Amino acid sequence: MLRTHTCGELRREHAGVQVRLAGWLQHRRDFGGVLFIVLRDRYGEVQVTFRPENKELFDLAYTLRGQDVIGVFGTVVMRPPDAINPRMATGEIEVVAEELKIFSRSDVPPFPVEDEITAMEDTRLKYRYLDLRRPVMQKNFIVRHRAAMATREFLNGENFLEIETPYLVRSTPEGARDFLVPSRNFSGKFYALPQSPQLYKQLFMVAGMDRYFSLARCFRDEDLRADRQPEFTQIDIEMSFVEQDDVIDLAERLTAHIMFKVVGYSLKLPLPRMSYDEAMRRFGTDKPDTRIPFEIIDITDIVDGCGFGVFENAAKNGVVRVLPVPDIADKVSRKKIDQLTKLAQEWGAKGLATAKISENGFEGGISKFWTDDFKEKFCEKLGDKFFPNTILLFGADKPDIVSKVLGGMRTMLADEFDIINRSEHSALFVVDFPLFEPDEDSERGITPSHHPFTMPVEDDIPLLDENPLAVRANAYDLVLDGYEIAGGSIRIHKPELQRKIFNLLGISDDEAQKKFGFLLEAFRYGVPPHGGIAYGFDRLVMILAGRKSIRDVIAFPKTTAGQSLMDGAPSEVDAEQLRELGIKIDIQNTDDK
RNA sequence: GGGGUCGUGGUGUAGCCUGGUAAACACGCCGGCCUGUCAAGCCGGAGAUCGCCAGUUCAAAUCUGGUCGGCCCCGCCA
Repeated sequence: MLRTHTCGELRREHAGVQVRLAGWLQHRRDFGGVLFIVLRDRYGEVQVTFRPENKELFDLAYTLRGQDVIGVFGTVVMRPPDAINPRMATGEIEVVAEELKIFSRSDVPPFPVEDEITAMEDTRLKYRYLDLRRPVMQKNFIVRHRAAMATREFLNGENFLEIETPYLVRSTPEGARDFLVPSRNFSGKFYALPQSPQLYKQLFMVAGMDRYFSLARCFRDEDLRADRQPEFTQIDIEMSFVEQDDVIDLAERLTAHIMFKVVGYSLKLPLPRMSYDEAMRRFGTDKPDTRIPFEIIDITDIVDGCGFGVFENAAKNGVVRVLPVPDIADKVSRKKIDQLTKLAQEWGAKGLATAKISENGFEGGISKFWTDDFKEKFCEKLGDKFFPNTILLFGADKPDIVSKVLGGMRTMLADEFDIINRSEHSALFVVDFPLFEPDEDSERGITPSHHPFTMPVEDDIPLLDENPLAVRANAYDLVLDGYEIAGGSIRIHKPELQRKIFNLLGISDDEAQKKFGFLLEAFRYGVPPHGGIAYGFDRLVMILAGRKSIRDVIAFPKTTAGQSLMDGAPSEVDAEQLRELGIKIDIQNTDDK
């Protein structure tokens, strides 16, 4: 046996016990006559003392260096009262070494293997195994593991079957860009890695599995962000014989279960539900963080005759809205306003009108143009939001641009001035999404907001022909702390309706047959009403672990350019591999662009 | 595809605007001293042609252009 105890578990009651420990050497403190080392494993740290009486042992211990992997046999003893370390869980005791085995030596690591670290992220990614050796990182993966276990535990208790879906699937050109995998047996043909198991889980419903889930890896070849990786994990769920409320109810309880089991947080159920329209109007986003204590106010109806031409013009074809940001007017410099203005322009606005509220009322910025009448109405509109030291940011444009700018400012400023209470969580469902959204690139000018199998809201079906953009979807997103952590829908199970949706999207029967024929054919053999939801598992874990980047909860993540700095993927392959696949590289094509 | 930002011993930074001396500091590393430290302490030492390429110049870490890479954002992500 190489160890009898772990490093973190020894306490005063172990005094007198002989133990075998194994782990990494974390610190070495050399006093010439006595040598202390701190031995560390996943469970904690403990001090091991080497005394000079046994010269052979002492001399061997003397050669130890940081991150060497060793085994120690020794006796647990109480430390002298004045040498107790209250900051250490095992600080009351130490292990006096009697035998030492050096399992392996370590080179000097490129950065210290400890929580407080200054190394830049590319260095950490290159030596990911050392990064993962740090206790803070290990904590993230403990959270991840517990979240996965809580998911399985809950869904198992709800009668779900965990079934795996294939990773080599048929490419479907809709949605995100596929990662392709060439076929050797069928030269010139390709598998794709799944963007999600969507179609397969629907087929499980046709198969009568009734309730399915899996922790499925998904792959999307799109550009990355702090919360987006090319491969990520979903908690994928599908249920038969359900309506929207059934899925939402299940998802609420699942989310609450995970949060309680992983971080002990009690989520109040049922969660609030908010329509997409309301979310966009009040928060400028379909994933609002309701912990931010200020929101967007529409003032389109009062700007007529306000004295500021830009508002009056914008109100004719668009909207005028204001974001009052309290308590920061004294902290926002002229330069900062300029930065915000530039940002607003990047986000599509023509500019950013501002003003502030001081002890004397409206002040600065565009307030000088306003009529007294408007000031009065505006003041009334602001209600209890009218108090000094507030910055007012205005958007006057088409609704989507105003939402984007003011919604973006809201989250950005809340983050920058640290006005979010991070001990709380904000969870809600956003519902009544539009079924379609405008899309200039597509044939009919519309594209599905979710995916083409989403059921329209029953009452809106008659609108499909006359005003498709007004049709609401039977779809829902779960938003946690401003992140979309799950999304789902009730699916279409009636072939006629499905055909109609395809037609609206400009997908011909022929095309539909070619792309999704296997699904449509399956639906001819008895398909139950069904629907489901899929969680972005990594994002959920990121939030529960209190991290800002999804990379911190993925063991071996890619950089924002999609490279793995540790193993060097993607890489070139042998000519022989390509020959076998019937593939020729034509790099000139990509160079030309 | 676009915008921003960063790149200097093993690690993190300073120096760069205003070109010119041994490129400075902290941590780490190596050696010495030290029998109760806990991020031990003290003394000494090694280690960087400043991401890469080209240009300007008598002279480039410093100025210019390009390029590579990290991070953040927009587009994109049914």
